[in-house]
Amino acid sequence: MTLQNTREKNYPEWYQNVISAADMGEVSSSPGCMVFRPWGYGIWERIQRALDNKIKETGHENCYFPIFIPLSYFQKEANHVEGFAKEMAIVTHSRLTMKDGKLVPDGKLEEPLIVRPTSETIIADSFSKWIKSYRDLPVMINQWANVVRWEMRPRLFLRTREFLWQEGHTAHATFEEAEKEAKTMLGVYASVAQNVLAMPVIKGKKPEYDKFPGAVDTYCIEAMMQDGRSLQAGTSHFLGQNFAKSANIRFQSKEGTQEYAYTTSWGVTSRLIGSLIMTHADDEGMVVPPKIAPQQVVIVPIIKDKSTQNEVMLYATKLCSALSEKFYDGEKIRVKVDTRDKSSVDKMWEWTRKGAPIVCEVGSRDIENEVVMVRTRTKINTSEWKQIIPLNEFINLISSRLEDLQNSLFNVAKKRLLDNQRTDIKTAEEMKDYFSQQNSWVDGAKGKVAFVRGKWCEDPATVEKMKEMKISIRCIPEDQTKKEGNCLLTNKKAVLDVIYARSY
RNA sequence: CGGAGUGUAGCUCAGCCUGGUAGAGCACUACGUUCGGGACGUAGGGGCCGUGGGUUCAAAUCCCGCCACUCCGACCA
Repeated sequence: MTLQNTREKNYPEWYQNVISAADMGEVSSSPGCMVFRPWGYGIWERIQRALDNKIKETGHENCYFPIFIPLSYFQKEANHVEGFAKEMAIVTHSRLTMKDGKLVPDGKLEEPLIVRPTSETIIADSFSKWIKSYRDLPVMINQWANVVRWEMRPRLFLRTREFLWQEGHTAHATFEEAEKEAKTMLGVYASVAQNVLAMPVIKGKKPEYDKFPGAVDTYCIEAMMQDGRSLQAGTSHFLGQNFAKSANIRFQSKEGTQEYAYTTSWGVTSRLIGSLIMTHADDEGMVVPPKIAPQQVVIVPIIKDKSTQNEVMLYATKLCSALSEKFYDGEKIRVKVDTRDKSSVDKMWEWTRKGAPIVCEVGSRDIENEVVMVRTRTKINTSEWKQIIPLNEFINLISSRLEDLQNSLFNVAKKRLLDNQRTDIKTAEEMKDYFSQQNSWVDGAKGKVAFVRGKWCEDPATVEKMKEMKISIRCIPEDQTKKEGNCLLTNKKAVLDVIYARSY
């Protein structure tokens, strides 16, 4: 049986159904916020670990800055103020007092504090103290933190008032070095997305009008969701000297002159969990790629009658410890026996909805034959879904089985991206026609509305046209053809290739 | 912050028009039979009907205020 809503029937509700059916998260009673339940947070922890390793391998160190940023800091960088002037949480008082039987804010602060929406300003302030000489450069740090943006219309994992992220901040002596850093980190994001999350992405740059406030260049990775919409999965900014000038990050060069540093910042958020759902989940529930599954293998004992219970539990435990000695992706396999006092059928479907990659069932039948019944999450609707496999063979091949799963998830998503990326649309008229269609799910029949790769003339007036069509330029992809064609919005001659799509 | 809608059990909702002691399904608890593609029987627990006021002998139900949430816009990792 499938979820209440399928992707075809009602895509947005299907998304909610997956989250609750998989016990990943829920809407909190605190307005606009969400609860990460253990299965959802466990996935986040796995993403964190994979990314954190890469961040350290590329020469960065973790540290931590305050959650409160004085209001005046935001006014230092003019463009930054412009872009971030609106939705924020602002602390204006320092205590509560009792008044007419009610608690009311009291102790008004002289200067309001902003709950960080991002930390460029406060980190730049520290950088200005740390950096005096060219010998102090580069500074390369990262922090794992929560941030707050006062969103009006929350969606679980995709847009909530508080979310989790990592933000890297670096300062360099030269333009070239800083620009290279921004690109390197975009590469790290692309690699984690593709190799760990099994989510293919398009690497590129944001158009001028959509850059991070205060940035010289904003790079991004964009992924295609199963409804054909695009989701920004990571972003990396080359900030030039903008923040260095506003925060006075200066150093003395080898030649003895005073120079402003060049800075970068880059981040990915817990939104990645939303993108995972919309990349891999199906009508039965969540599908978690093995590399980030909190449990990669779950063993469900089948107890038909109490007299065999001990025997079956022993067999299950033995299988569990044999599997947990095996390695996948450089770590011991995460496996457990589900010993809860519930019916085994319920357990099996619960783990299916959660998207555990492999669920094994063991009962007295299997003990006699030295076998195990293996169910592979991604093959749920095929005859290969359940297989009876000799115990030793299963144990010995568990790593390659997980690897196959990881790869097949990537391949399916990659095919979706390629199948639904149109390159044959050549005129503004065709473009308008194409995006006037609606669809909820792009798998299956071709010709559904998703991505269009085509020309853009860079005229600022095109922004309005895109708004009318409810699309945007997702990115200017790295691989440019450099051939001339017609802008898909104005029909004017243009060289730049861009990705047009609806977005989250 | 604009436009629309909804508030009744943990969840999904019925009851409201036409006022008269609070309902269903799922979930939960106990016992039994079950358990390998989403079990069944029996018994049970659980609600200040969003909130404040008004009308009335009597309000989930009628009237007024407020609050919250959801959806559509603006904003957005």
